Amino acid sequence: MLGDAELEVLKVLWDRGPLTVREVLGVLQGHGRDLAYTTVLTMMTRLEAKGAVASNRSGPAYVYRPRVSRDRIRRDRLKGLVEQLFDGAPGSLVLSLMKSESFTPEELAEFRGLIERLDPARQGRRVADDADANQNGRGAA
Amino acid sequence: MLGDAELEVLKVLWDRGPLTVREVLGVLQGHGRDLAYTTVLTMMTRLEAKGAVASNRSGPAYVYRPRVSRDRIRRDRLKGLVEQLFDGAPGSLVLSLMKSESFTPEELAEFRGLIERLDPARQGRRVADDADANQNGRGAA
DNA sequence: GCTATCCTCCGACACCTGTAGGAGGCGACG
DNA sequence: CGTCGCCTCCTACAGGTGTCGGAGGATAGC
Repeated sequence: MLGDAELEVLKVLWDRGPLTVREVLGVLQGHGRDLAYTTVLTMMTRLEAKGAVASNRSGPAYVYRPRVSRDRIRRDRLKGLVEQLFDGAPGSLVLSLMKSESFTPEELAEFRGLIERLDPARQGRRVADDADANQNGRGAA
Repeated sequence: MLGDAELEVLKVLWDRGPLTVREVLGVLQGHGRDLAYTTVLTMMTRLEAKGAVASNRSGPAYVYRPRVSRDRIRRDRLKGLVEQLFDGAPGSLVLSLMKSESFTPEELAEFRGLIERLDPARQGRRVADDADANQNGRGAA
């Protein structure tokens, strides 16, 4: 649904909070991305049409803020990928990734911790459900 | 690079080996996908142009076979996702997935096995940060 | 030999996405 | 008051992808 460029803009908003078009443009240019002002404007307008960001006029220009969290997008993409390429089996994805990537000992330790926490056979404990909506959860409509 | 519909076709070829356009069409229709013959033909032609499949004439029609493996595509997509949304940190992706998905004990056991195999710090040495969780459930190769 | 089939090729078209230019509004400033 | 600068709106256009239809060649029956 969201294109690459749209996602770039959204990421800027996630990282730097509510911003105007010009500010987003500035950040993107700081990243070496050379775009016209109106291009960024178009992106942000489309993002708003898609419900991914919201805006309110504040002074001379509109200020945009995310309406979907980074976590939400991450999970959606992940889910899409799992369904599309891993037969709906998330484990398959994890295995594939683990087989092809090398992780730091710290990461592995973290996985281990997670597995312990997730495995009901290990302890009669419930799976810790997500702690969602960290930064910019939803807002009023 | 590959679109959704193109990937669907490629998946059929991965699953059922070399096939003609009509055969692929049949499989897709069996999956409830209703498409015109020429649509599938277009997909397969484009896949060939992209180097994702190869064909050779055999009798009346061309027979197509994959040129890229499912595993290759899986890894590419995974890598793209990691870079695009997880700051290039695959561990981040795994953590995100583990937090939002529930796995079977078998899968968790498999992860555990993989971790043991991947973690160099595990070989004869304790990990600093890992307090308990040492009830040996290994035996993985 | 004529026709029904099947196959491929070519072209088309709509929608989405990335990218942008020009028009027009509005406040600041000389 | 006229102009500059910034902002938004509308429009456009190219490339990619999904979806096909029709033309034209081989083939197998009738």
